[in-house]
Amino acid sequence: MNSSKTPANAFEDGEPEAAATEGGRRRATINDIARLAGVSKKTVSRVINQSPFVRDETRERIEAVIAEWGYAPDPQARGLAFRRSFLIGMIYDNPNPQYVVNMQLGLLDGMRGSGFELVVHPCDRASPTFLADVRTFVERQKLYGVVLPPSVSEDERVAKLLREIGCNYIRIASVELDKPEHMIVGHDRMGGSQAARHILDLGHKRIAFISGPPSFRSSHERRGGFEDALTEDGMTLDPRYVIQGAYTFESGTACGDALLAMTPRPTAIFAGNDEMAAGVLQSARKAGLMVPRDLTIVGFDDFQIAQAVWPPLTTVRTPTREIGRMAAEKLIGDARREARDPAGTEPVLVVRESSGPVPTV
Amino acid sequence: MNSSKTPANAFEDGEPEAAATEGGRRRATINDIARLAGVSKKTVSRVINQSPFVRDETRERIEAVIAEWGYAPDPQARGLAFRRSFLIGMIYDNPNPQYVVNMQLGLLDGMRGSGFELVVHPCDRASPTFLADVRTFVERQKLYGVVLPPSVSEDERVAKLLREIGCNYIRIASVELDKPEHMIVGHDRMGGSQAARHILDLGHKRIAFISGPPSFRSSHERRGGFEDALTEDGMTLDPRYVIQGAYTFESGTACGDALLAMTPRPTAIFAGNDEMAAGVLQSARKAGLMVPRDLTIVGFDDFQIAQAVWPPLTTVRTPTREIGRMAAEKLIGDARREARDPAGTEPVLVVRESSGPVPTV
DNA sequence: CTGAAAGCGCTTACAG
DNA sequence: CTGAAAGCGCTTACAG
Repeated sequence: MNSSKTPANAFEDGEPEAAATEGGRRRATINDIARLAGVSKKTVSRVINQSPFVRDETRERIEAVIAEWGYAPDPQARGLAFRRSFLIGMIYDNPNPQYVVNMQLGLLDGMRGSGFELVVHPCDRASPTFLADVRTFVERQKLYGVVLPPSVSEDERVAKLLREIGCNYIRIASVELDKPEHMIVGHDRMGGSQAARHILDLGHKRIAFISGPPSFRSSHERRGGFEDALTEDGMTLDPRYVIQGAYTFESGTACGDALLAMTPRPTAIFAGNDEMAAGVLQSARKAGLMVPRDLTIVGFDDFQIAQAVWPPLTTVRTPTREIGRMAAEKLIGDARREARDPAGTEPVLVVRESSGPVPTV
Repeated sequence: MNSSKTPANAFEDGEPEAAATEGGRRRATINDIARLAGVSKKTVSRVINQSPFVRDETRERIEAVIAEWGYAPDPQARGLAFRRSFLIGMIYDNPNPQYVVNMQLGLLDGMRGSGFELVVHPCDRASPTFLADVRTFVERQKLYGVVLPPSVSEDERVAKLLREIGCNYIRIASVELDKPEHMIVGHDRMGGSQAARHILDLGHKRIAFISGPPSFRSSHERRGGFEDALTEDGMTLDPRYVIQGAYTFESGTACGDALLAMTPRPTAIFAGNDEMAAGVLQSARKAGLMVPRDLTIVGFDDFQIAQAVWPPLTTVRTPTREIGRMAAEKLIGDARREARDPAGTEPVLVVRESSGPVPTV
């Protein structure tokens, strides 16, 4: 029902309509620039759109007038003519506020100075109107493109829909789900290996893994990377020590309780994200265990919670903001910037106080 | 430099231009509806804008056609004619991700079904181009209105600018800074009193207060409310026990260290927000104090961190999302909805495990 | 109560 | 290399 409504009456009970001219002279339009430069508006348009078919001298003259007047084309008018707006949508269902904010900041980084703006669109993939809502959002706003973080990025129905309605999109995921031009691939697998390497170097043998929900690809990748490193050392993950969480604090506590009740209990636990690792910390406390003396805990993400708990968590930092920046740059096709920071998206292990040598007992 | 750039070349290296028609028939326009209903487009426009000057029969006929075709007016075209877009801007500098996300969700709640969309705009008030950036953002996008959470809401320069360029705005703050139609006022003062009441009921006498930064009005209001309650009991806040933090975890630790080094040391500490309260928890641990046995700690906000630390924090929950919803509704003038939930914005004390009776020592 | 004309600020064909 | 005409999908005067 919400998709058919429109902002009615929005302008009926009018404020004083001084808006347009108040605070100085009217903003210049393409017509003003054309007149001032002594050319047609079409030629100004060519300059705006960087057409090569303008004589250098003409271009310079126009650019001078544009600069002098601080002219900037109206994105609304331009969009109407282009049949496409200058808005980028972020469609997401990730429940972690820090992830969401970091991603938004990254997208904004990549859009800075481009004239595009970011429209946010949280959603619920389980809603019966989910796909229709996405379609309405994209079509109504004539979005220039959308960025899809996990787990929306992993929904093939969304990608298919976007292709059908001809909307540009970038999927952020831990595996190559689509053609390269539609993907930014994170290094969850590598991060998992880094966590395992750290735990192995500490000498641990009884190592447990708490996975995220199976519906997130990152759950599998983080585990995969973790197992890769074990394999390198000729070890394998004991299935009894593998347990499924849900990327939430509460699930971390529950999984921690289960793991710590086992005999022999693991000496190290790698949780698929910091929230769950913080939950395990609670379990350890309840079980009367000292961390890291009796138990090593390693998280993933390095969100704020990792530093707020006690002891602060050893974890793997993921460059969410950087990934967002790359996604935006890829979407708006700023090749110049895409070139820089080629390797800025690799995770890095952050060693704090929740990990230590294997208990000598 | 970023304010003069425009999305150039955006459409030059063209994707196959099938977008507009693919996936079914072309979207209906006002002309289609007019033709189908046998009226002029102006009359359709009247229906869209809920003008009273349409005969009922005509209106019904048009509405039927609109419904049949799932027609929705193009916000871009409408905006161009209106000289104003259907975009709401959120301009903010609050560093707390949970606050930002909750506020965004609240604004979206209030906008749902209205046809408006939310454009996010984090900013830095200390930047030399801050005001120019805000102006460019608002004017370029012809924003319908903006919502300003603290501390941007407390910047008179911003309000003045917005007034000058004729942009609607809502300021969210803990005191009435502006005309009522521009304000949503939170109840930080009441929340402060609730925290104090709880601490007093527990029997504490040596009570400390860690304030937020003085540049935030909420710092003063939370303290004011706190003192109000003390006064009710014939007590006053000992100036030695008042210390200034910065709303950050680190500042909480620093202030906690200072407070716990005093003799006699306070038996209860009220921190201006949860981050700082979590920091105090760290100090207490370092000082070898048990919470709440040796020390009561109360926070403010009830963000996730309050539950992730040990022991979980007693705190005052602020209805950020609700406040956001009200701000959006006020901005787009949805009186029907403004009416509901009149008292939904009051803070509520959440008692957890970080507060207890005064030590019997 | 209803409509024909002009316009919002741009761009797309189409000419030259 | 440059421009006059028409159009994007709406609304605002202005008539009737």
